Amino acid sequence: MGLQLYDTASRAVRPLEPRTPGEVGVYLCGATVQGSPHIGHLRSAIAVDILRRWLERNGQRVTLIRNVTDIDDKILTKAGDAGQPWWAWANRFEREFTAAYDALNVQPPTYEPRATGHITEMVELVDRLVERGHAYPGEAGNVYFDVRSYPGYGDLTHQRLENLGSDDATEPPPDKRDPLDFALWKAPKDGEPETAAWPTPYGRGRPGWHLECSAMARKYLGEGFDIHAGGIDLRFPHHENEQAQSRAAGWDFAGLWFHNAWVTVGGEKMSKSLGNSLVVREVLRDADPVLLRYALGAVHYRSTLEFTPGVSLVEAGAAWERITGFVSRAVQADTAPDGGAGATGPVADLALPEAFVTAMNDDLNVSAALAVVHETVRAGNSALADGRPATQEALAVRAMLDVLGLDPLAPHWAGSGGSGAAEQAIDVLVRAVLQERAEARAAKDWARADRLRDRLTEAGVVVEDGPDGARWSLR
RNA sequence: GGUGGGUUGGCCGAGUGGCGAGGCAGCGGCCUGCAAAGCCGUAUACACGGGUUCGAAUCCCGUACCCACCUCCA
Repeated sequence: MGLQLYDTASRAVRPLEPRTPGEVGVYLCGATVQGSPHIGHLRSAIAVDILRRWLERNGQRVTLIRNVTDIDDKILTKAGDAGQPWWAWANRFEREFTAAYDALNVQPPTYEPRATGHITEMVELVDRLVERGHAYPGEAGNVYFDVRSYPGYGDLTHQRLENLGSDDATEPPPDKRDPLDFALWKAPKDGEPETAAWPTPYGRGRPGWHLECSAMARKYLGEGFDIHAGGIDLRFPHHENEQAQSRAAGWDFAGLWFHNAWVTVGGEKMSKSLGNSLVVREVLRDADPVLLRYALGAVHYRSTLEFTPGVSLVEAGAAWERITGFVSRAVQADTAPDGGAGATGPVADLALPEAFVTAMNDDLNVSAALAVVHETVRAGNSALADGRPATQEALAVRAMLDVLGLDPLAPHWAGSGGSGAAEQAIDVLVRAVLQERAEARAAKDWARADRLRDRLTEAGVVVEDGPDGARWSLR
């Protein structure tokens, strides 16, 4: 396929050439489940979801591994502060992440390994690094990666050792040979629970932050794989360290590094310390999940996405209404003929507009791809305005949106659109009012007609008059 | 200090040498009993200063400002 992606390591857009033709292995750094997911986490998930859908749409078999880091310093600290077992804390937020992914129609990964389920693999990797002279035990329980033993350290982020860690005021641990060395394995600190330590040849302890990704990527994707994805803030030190570990162990690692930019609020990166985090659960309290997906997915993944509460979702809503309004009108316009599924038919195998394909192949240029969607919507609306069917346009629009996880008629989103018993009941009642209004209009009793429409508007029902009578929809 | 990204019209946001992506908001028109939706048309732009070029938002040099990573971070 003709997909080109930007690669952080080579700082260039390169054609994706899977190691095994037709199969793409993707490793995505998932959540450290220390707290509730915010919309930045979801942006990353959506960017990779779109990548995955586009690969699959082009006939690639994708193995997507998205890890869960369920043991780390912060989990232990926060759980301790809350007086809860660390594993209960981690699991609670893992479930929140899963719920958020599901709500936004992020397809589940092929497998979702947890760090704590791969202690054996991690210890094996530590052994291997010690044997090869790239790691050394410190005080009982600590094992460090020897940065100076691996000449490729800094390759991913193009940093030189002498420039790293210059203004770090904190004292490095006394058992480190070099301040830049990082922990592969950590001895328990005072007060840490027994359950958070595992026996190893180096003493009891728990994994350092980077180790799990190297171990799990190798286990599930092999000694080399196609794409490693994650937020751009993970480049250093996390990804640099992962790569150093794996390569120093004698394995290959990621062929291409896919990093998404972050979400900003008020021009600054969302973070807990700034107090500007937008927690998914709260955003969805009064927003349709599809609009959040649209807002987070409509911007190129490498561009900073400025999210303005009260604006971003409203703008997404306007665009979404334009699109869904067209699709539903097109569906209504083609219900009569020859029994086929028409505009509601399956879209997974339909040919996509060339401009859309070109845009997606160009490093997933979603903004340009959406321009094609909107142009197609306009063409379809013009057809409908001329009394012609717009079935082809509607199918094309749905097929394109499907790639973005946004087909309005997909089962995931269609649920909110009118098949439930409640919607049926509302439909009957609204139609009754519309019937009265039609009679009033026929009698040119405009005051009465407008009164009926106003009542529906107050109830959140939008009325649109057309040549075949009035349609209604919920605002 | 080291490394990287950015500055496009009222707003969001593509575009990396030559017909002003797209959306939202605005204005004019069509349609409508009036609306809504839709359609047609339309204005406003490339941080600043130089340079290269027949031609630059796009390339080069410089300047300013913003953001991020180098400590946990999607």
